Amino acid sequence: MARKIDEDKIARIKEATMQTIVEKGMESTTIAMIAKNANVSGGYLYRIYAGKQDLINELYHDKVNSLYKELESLVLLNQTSIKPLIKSFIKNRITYFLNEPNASKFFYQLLHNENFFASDEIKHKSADLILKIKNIGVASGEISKDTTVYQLHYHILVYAVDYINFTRKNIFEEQEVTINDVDKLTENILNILK
Amino acid sequence: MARKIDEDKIARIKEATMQTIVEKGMESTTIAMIAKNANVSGGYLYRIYAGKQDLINELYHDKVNSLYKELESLVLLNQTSIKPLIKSFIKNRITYFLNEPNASKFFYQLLHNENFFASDEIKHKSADLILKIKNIGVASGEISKDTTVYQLHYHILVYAVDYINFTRKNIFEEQEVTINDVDKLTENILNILK
DNA sequence: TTTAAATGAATGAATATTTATTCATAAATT
DNA sequence: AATTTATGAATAAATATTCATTCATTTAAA
Repeated sequence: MARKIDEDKIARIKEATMQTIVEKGMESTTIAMIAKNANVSGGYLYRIYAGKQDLINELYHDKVNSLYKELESLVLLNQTSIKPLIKSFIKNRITYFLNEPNASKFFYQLLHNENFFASDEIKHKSADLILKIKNIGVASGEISKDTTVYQLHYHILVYAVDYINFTRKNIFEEQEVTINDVDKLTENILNILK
Repeated sequence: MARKIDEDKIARIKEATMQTIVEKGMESTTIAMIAKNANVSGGYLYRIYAGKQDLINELYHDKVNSLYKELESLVLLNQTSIKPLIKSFIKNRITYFLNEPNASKFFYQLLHNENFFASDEIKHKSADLILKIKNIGVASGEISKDTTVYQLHYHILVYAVDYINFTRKNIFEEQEVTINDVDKLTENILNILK
């Protein structure tokens, strides 16, 4: 046996990647910067990831998967009304943003980047979940049956994430988003889908 | 006199820049790609722009400026109600998206990119416009006086642009956005701000 | 209980590759 | 012919990736 893998290094690389990309932007982020911020040698990354793209991809897909898992369990828990489902989902997004701003903004940036797209598996899952939510909402009278899948997809999965994270170009100095926004955002979505 | 500048070349460079970035993403777009797609020599760009960043910057700021000019004149035209103002603004965004998808998506991508941010001048203009709109809306009863500037800014300037352009990861094959969405989007915004 | 050999982790300087930028030259226009 | 536009191969600069080497830990023979 030889020495053990320092698991903390991997965690540090992940955190440094997200932080650097959020601070400097994708284009300006280099492997050298990430390694430096993670306090890890330049070549270490390549022991774990095939390269820069691979590293970012994995972080992104991890997050996408966990998001869908979360939504899946929320659907299972709320079979008669979409309001608690949406409210919980938004509450989690705001909590995540407040607790892990780098991870939250990292995901938000990739969501709007051409180079990162969902796998076919995720697309299927997503379509499936959206339809399940639609059925629940239509049955309970919370969603108009004319609401399109695109409208549903955007307003359930994207709208709140966008609203919460759109702070970079902030014109006003105040703290923009707090946990108090959960109710208002939930109400907005329910109004739109009605 | 010597030969004339081929103005068309500059237009081609602009179009190729937007198209390439929309298709390949910022990180993967190179000067060589842009020049090739524009049918222009590699070095030609540098006769007009100081470099890649300068080129992209100029395109972005042109668009931001024209957007604010448009909104400014809409505010002047609608001093008693915000509904027609918002409706016109959204109609223009959808028309733009349908007629010039590359330009529309290019702008949308930069809007969500850390490396591009509004100048102080634009920030001031923006703050000023948002407050003017708020005053009109509060006076007419269309906007609750509790609505924050952040809410106003996001829902007037970002929400519709995002909704319209969020098509890349499309799960369903259909054409997502059409001119028929103007009314629904307007109604959504007015409901949220009320 | 030492000691040393084996193993895999980790490093970072060297290399390869990619990509922006320059500039000597050619082409077009007056 | 004079002048400016335009080219694209050459160059410079930046950055990703490799890999020979070092280091830490474990195992087991002496």
